[in-house]
Amino acid sequence: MAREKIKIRKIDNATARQVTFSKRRRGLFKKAQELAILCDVDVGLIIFSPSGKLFEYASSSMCEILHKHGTHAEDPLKPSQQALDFLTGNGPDAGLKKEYADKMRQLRQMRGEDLQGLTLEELVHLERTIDVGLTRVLQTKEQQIMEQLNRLQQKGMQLLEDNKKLKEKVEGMCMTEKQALIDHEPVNGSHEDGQCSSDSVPQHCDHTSDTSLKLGLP
Amino acid sequence: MAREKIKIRKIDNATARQVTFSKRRRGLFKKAQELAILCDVDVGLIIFSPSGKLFEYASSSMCEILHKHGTHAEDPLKPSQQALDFLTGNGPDAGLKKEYADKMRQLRQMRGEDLQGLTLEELVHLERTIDVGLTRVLQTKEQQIMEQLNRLQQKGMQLLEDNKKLKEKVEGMCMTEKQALIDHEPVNGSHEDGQCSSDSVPQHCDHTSDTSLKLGLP
DNA sequence: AACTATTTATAAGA
DNA sequence: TTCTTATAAATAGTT
Repeated sequence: MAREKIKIRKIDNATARQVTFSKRRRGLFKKAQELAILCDVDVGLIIFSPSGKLFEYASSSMCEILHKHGTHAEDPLKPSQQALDFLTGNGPDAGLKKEYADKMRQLRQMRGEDLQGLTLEELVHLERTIDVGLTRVLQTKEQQIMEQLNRLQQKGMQLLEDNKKLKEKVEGMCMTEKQALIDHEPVNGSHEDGQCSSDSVPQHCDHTSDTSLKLGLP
Repeated sequence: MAREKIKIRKIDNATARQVTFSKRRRGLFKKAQELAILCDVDVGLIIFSPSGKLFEYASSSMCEILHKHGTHAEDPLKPSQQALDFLTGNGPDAGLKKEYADKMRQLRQMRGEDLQGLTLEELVHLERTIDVGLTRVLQTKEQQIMEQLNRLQQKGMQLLEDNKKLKEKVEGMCMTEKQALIDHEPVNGSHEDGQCSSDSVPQHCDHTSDTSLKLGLP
């Protein structure tokens, strides 16, 4: 928004990206604060840099805002303006509208909303349906966790093997060097134990391995 | 920042404040998204209007950001950046279909179907959503049960009272009958204790009450 | 970090 | 709410 217009996509140059981050972060914080003051609203802003550093602004206290957010009924079900137009519009297909509305109601009810009109029987049925769904989700989650664990275990085995080979390689190099020293200085004497100790295990030497040990847990 | 410079303090006029809130909120969201994309950072923005309405933006998922904030010493996970790319608009018709299909998928997934394509992260989020829904259903069910219990209790009280009145009435009738007998047979004698004992409580005599004792339990 | 040519955001009005 | 427009603010590239 200055000398030249830029496209909104990740800035390639790391330095430029860092500079822009610093500048825009300040701007964003300022805007957030202005909004909070001008309009008398509660604003919370959280930014995590790729390095994991946290920047945050809160008009009141972040704790309070997060709590309010936690207790607030999350509404990702809010239909788009388009869907609202569709529902309120006078399209010829009333059946589709009804079906859509019905599905929306089911979805909301599974999320625990719009329950007041239900009978006890309907609530019990809904509970069973949700329970079944939750069980399946838990099973699938557990399955995925097991898969990730297995993958990690295999990666770990691979790393161990790599380590072993590297260790042998280094040992071999030590032997060669030792031999070279012996060849170069063929005088027999107390030349035991060179700079290379076979007991020192080289660790974290393999930077070519792109093994990811991250478990995608929240 | 336009026609006139304004001081950053609460806007007195409620209408103007609402308008400014709407405008600046959009601006702030846009800036937040730009920062997230340009600098490849995770951004979460939460706004509570005075009426308690929630507005939020998250470059990845609010759940993830809040969790990272809560455990602010974690390894930065790979952020699924393309989650909220609402700037890349679709065709109007295609968008609606996409939304509908998306809602259907959500519904199926809450019922434990179509889970195979989900990441572990998505599964965890789904689990939380379902869990919240289940909790609410259980709360509502319990509330209804309590209401039914209360109603039954009141009906029971009513019945007890009815019973008492009936008992008194019957007693009165007994007295009247007794008196009638005395009147009819004015001879003084051992006519203590007639067929009517005040100790026998008439139970289940009121068939006019439509009290339903059924509890809609499975 | 400071500078400045531009772009962007937006206050007020319609 | 949306559009317009004059003006304030933000900021990309440069120093």
